[in-house]
Amino acid sequence: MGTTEEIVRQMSQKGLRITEQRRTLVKLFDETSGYLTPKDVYEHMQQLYPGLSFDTVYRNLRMLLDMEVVEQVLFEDGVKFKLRCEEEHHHHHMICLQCQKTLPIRFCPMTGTDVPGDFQVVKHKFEVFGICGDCRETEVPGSAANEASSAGG
Amino acid sequence: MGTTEEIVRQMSQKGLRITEQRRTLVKLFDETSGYLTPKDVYEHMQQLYPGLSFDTVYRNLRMLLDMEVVEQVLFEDGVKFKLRCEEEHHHHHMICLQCQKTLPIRFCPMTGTDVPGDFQVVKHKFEVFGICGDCRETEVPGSAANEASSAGG
DNA sequence: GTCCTTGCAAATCGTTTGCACTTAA
DNA sequence: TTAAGTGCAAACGATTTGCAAGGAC
Repeated sequence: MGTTEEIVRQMSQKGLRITEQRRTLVKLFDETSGYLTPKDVYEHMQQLYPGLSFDTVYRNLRMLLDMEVVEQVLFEDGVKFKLRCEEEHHHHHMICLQCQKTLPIRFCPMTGTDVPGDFQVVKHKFEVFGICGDCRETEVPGSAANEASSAGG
Repeated sequence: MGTTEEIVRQMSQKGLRITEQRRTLVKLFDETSGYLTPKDVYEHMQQLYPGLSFDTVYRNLRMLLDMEVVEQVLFEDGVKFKLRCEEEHHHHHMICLQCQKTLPIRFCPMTGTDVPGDFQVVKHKFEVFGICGDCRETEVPGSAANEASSAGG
């Protein structure tokens, strides 16, 4: 998407040092449309940096999280990360259970929800899980339903 | 609520044995309106059964989960359990960040969501987090906002 | 040269397992 | 009696920490 360099610049400005690993990590997120587990990240990076250790991955993920470059989502099978949406306006997501790609949902359910006057809303979560068009084309019948039961609620 | 005995009967029917601990565990959930972490459960039970071990708590929680007596929810600060809603009809929840009590939301956002034709919806999640009326009354100003940022998204 | 970043090893946290002992039915 | 439940200790996977060496600026 080309935001890699912009993010790297941001890091620089914060006084953080730009190592090759960090640049690669940012690029990885920049080029990935879906969610990545720390393990995914580790496995990808390890091919390029054989000496890589897991704690460095965790440290850098946390750094990107603190910088609000990536966002963290809890799935039933673990924590996952993806680049933060550039889209400014408040929105929600449809998440593909197969490739974990996300599609924006502009509709916000809070408009239609009847909240009791004495309940002070702090935040809300609305997520739709399913199989995206691309994945349905290449799908092996039956496999999707199985996957589905082990991911997000 | 008085469902304790009914659940115990169910367990009996499945061939499970009714130990004092299990009865107490069921009663604990029956009497709790909010969510409980395994640690919460352990700490409560340990007062009555000093020799209690954590693995027994986990084993019995899983048993109640398998029996569909309790449901499990992932929060940012860990897994939590509560008695399953008796309400049959599909619904969602408003969850108090302070006492973790839940209020039902009958409105389902899926009716208003525009799903692309090629996206096959498998499941969805809609949760509202905030401070309930009871907690707002006894609230120390400022503390609620802090709590909020560390729980569900 | 300074201070941040890394890898390593070890610690920690939440959860699960194997095993021998106990107990509900 | 006997299969299921328990506590204990140990294993486990995910994540975090302290520390000394390496690297960005």
